[in-house]
Amino acid sequence: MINNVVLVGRLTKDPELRYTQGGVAVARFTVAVNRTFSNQQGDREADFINCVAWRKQAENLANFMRKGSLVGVQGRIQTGSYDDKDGKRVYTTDIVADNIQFLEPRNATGGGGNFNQPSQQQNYGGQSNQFNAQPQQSYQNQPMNQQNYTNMNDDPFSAPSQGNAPQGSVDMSDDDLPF
Amino acid sequence: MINNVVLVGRLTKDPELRYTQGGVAVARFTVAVNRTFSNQQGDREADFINCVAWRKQAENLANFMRKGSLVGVQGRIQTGSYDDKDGKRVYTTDIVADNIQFLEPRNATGGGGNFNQPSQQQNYGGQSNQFNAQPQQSYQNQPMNQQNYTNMNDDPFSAPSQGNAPQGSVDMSDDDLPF
Amino acid sequence: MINNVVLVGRLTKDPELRYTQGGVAVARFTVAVNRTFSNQQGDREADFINCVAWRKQAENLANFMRKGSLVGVQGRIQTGSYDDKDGKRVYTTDIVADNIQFLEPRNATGGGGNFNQPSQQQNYGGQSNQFNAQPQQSYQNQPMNQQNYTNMNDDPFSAPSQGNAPQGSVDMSDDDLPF
Amino acid sequence: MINNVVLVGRLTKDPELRYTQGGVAVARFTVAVNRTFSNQQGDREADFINCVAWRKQAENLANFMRKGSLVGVQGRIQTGSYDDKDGKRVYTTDIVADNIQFLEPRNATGGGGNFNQPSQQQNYGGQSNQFNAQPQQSYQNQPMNQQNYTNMNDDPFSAPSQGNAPQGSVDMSDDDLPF
DNA sequence: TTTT
DNA sequence: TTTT
Repeated sequence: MINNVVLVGRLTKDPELRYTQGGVAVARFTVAVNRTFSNQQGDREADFINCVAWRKQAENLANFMRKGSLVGVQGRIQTGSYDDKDGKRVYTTDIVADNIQFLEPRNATGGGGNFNQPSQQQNYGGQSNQFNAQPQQSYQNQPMNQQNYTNMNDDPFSAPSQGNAPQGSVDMSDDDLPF
Repeated sequence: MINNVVLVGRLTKDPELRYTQGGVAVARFTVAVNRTFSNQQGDREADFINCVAWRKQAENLANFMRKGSLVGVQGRIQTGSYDDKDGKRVYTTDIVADNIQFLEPRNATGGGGNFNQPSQQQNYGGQSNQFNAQPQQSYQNQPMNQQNYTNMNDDPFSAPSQGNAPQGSVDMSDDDLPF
Repeated sequence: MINNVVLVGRLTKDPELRYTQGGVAVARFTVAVNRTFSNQQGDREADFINCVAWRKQAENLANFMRKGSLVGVQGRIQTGSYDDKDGKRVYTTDIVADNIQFLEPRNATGGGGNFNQPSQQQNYGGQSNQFNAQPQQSYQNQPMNQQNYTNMNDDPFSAPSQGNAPQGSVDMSDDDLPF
Repeated sequence: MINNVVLVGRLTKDPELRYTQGGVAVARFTVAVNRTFSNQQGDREADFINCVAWRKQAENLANFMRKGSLVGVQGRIQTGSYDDKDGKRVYTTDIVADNIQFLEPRNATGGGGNFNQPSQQQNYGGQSNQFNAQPQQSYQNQPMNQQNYTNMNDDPFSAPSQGNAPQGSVDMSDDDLPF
C-alpha cells in the first residue's frame, strides 16, 4: 500500500551511526522541518521527525552530514512500540529513508577545515551538494560519528528487528556517494 | 519547508469527530497501511498511522467512512508532546490531512443498511467513492460518529491548539463532499 | 535528487503490455486523475498522466487491471523526447512506477465473469484489492492484454532505452502479486 | 483524487514571470532533477520538468531564484494540449507548484553582486535560504525577470485559462516571503 | 487518444 | 532531547 514521505529540513544533531550484529550500518537522525506558517503568537514552529537510514546511505550520512545540515529525505512511515523501563508501552513513529539527498553540509565545528564551501566553485553538471570531499572523509576509510554499539537490540530506540534491514543483494552502487 | 505525506490504507476504527471550543470540527483516525514486503516470518505487517482532519473534511470523513474503509490521505507530519498523568513526557507524531480521498466505504456493521454499494449505480461526475449517500447521512443534518466533547484541550491526544485549525475564509466548497 | 510522484486515479484504457528484446516486460498506461476543484464552468476536469511499469508490476497490471480500474501509483517523473515522422521534436513526460497498488478492479466487459466483486466478501487482513483471482488469471500462465511487439525500439512512445529497465538481481518477489 | 509531486532540483534558466490580463502573476520555470542512477554509458542523466507557480510564489521565485538555483517544489501534475502553428496537437505536462522552497540562490552571473551569501550571517527564524535580500530585490518594488506580456492567451505555452489561477481571498501572507 |  |  502507498506510504510515501518527502521531507526537506535540517539535522537536529549529528547522525548516530551503529552497526547491527550482522554488520549492517544503521543511522538514526532527526530532521527539523520548519512549518511554512506561523502560530497564533506569530512564531514559526517546526516538526522534529525521527528518521532511519540503512547501509551505505547510513554511512554516507554519518560521514558527510552534521548537526544543522540540510537534507532531503524520501521514504515511508514506520510505526512500532516497545515497553520502557517502567513497563509502559511507548509508541514510535519513524521515517525509513529510501533516498537521502545531501543539500548542504554544515562545516565541522572543530578545527578540521573539512566541508569547506568554496565561494567560487564551478559545480556544473549536477549534484547539489556544495562541498569538496577530502579523501580522508571517504566512508570506507574512517567513518565519522560512529558509535561502538554492536547490538542494536539493547536499545529500545533502535530500529525494529523485523524486515527493515533489507538483506541480500540490494547492495548499493557508487551512485549513493554524494558526489 | 517540504513536509509531504501520502498514504493509502484502511481505517482501524470509526473516525472520532469532535468540535473545538470555537466550533471547529476535528476528526482523529488511524490508517493501517500494509507493508509491501513480508518480515522474516513471512508475514506482512502494517504501519498504524495517526491522522487528523479539520472542518468539512473531518465531518465528511466521520459521516461516510467507517472502520475498514479505504482512504487516501495527503498531508504533512506534525510532531508534538504532552505530559501524561505520571508527569512523563510523551512524544506524538500525527499526519495532518490536507486532502482525503474516500476510496471505498465499508458497509455499516449494524443493521443500518447504510453505505450500501449498488452494483449498477451511475456515478459520473468525478469522485471515486462508490456509494449513494442517503439524505439522513448528510453532514449538515446529523453527523455520525460524533462525540460530545467540546473542549479538545481536556484531552492530551487532541490536536495541538496552535496554528493547525486554519481560521478565516478558507471555507471549503461542495467540492469537498465525497460525491 | 528527489523526484517523487503519487497518483490515485483510473486507467483510461486497458494497460498495454510489451516485452523488450531482452525479454523484460513493460506496461504503458494512462491514469486519469480527477481534479478536486471545478473550473469556471463548474465542471470537474481531469489530468491524464502517462505511466510506465516494468517487469512483474507490468505483468500484474496487465493481468488484473482494465480500463476504468482504480490504481495508486508511486514513482518518479521521467522526461524525454523523440523526433516524429515530420522530423519534429516531441517532448514526453511519463511517470515511471516504482510501486502500484490495485485499488479496485474493473469487471471484464466480456462475458468472462472474471474480477467479480462479491458483495459479502470477508476480506480481513489487509490487501485492498477486492477481487478473487481465478487460477487462469495467473500472470505466469497466460498474460492478458499482451501485444506481440518484441522490439520496443521501433516505437517512439516506448520507454527510453537507457537506464530505466533495472537489470540484474532486482527480481521481485511474490509480494508483488496483488493478493 | 490524489495527484502529488515533490521535486528537488535546479532551475535550467531564470524563471519567466508574466501577468495575466486579470493581473495575476504567473512564473514558468524548468527544474532539472538529476537521476540517482547512471545509464549504460555510466552517465547520470537528468529529467527536465516544467513547472508553473502563481501569485506571490511566482513573484518571489522570479525575484530570488536564477538559473542554477536549487529549489524544492511541492505540487500536482497538470496535463493539457494546444494546437501548434501547423495545426498539430501538442500535449503538455506541467507541475503546478503549491509550495516552493528556496534552497539556495545562485549568484547573479552579471556584475550585480546580488544574492551574495555572507559566510557569517545570522538567519534565525525559519527559512532555509542563505542570503540577505537587498531592498532593491523586494518583489513589491521592482520585480526582476519580468516580461511585458500581458495576455497569456497569446502564448500556447502559457498555463491554461481554466481554474488554475485561484481567484478570491486566498491572498498569501508574508509567510510566503523567502525570509 | 482519455477514467468514474 | 531539537535545526536555521
